[in-house]
Amino acid sequence: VFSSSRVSSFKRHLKTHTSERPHLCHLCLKTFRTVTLLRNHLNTHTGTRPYKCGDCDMAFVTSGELVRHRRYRHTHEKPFKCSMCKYASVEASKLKRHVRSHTGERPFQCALCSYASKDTYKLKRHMRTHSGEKPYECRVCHARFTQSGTMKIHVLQKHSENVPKYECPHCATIIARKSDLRVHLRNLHTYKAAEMKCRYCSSVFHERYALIQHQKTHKNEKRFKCEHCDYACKQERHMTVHVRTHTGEKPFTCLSCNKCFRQKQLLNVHFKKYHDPSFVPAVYECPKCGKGFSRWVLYE
DNA sequence: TATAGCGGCGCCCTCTGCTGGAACTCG
DNA sequence: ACGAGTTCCAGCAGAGGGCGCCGCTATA
Repeated sequence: VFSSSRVSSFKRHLKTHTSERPHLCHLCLKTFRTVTLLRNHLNTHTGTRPYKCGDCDMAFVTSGELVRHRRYRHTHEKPFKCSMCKYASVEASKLKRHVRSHTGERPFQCALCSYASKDTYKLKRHMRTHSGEKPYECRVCHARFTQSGTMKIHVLQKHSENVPKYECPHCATIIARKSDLRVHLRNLHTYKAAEMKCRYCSSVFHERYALIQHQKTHKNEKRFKCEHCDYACKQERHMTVHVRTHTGEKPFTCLSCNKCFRQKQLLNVHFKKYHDPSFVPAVYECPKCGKGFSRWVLYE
């Protein structure tokens, strides 16, 4: 519905309802309703940019572009304010796009999967996951990437001299990526309400990093002590074998002669020596008297 | 009639951050 | 040798900035 106090404006408005476009661009055959529109269009062909910015070298085809540019780059005036947060933008379309992050509206539906995006660019970018297109190539190693940002990180991490590093403020661990530092903090330095017990003593912790550091202090302890004698060792599996010397347990049986052993390794040696025809016993010969020994220990 | 001002659509870009598999380390 | 934990890495989506171009209206 158009209304105007002036007849000329009304007549001009009526023209917008006709498909009449009498002004032809002789370079691309596009037609325009008014001379001004044609001239602006011709400027895009010739590169003529009459509207020059007073604060930088940029110049534009239309005055509107110049105003917008100045708002973005120089005045930072943002007339479009979001009613739900502090966001403000130079353009109405940007506010419209921003509001979707509040409403969750996703008007751009992918034709191939359930994904829908809030703006056209994200949908276009998403479509690369279906097409497999990787438009960004690393100049150094020619690896290809779906997004420019991913390539940028790749170049920074793989081909740059001053690779940025992120140091954990709690334990001084150096991590290559900021997001991985976040994962590190989450996994190792987050307070957990549930108690985490030390594997080797009764200490309890609420932070994984503290627990791990504490457990390392047990590293050189012979923390496995035999209940029946003074024997102590660092590894549980050694204690398991030792305890058999007290219980008499011999769980490994030779299938050829039914002889039993405390350790699997002893059974293997026995089988090789007495039941394996290809077995050749090692002989340690004394270089002085020529006497032979079956084991290095005896030779010594 | 020309121009300023504004709005709208589209395109491309950067920065940011999460995710999951690969590679590696360590007990 | 093995498994669990940790870090590396590419993939991918969210959010926002900046510009190109076109159309419309108001006004000088």
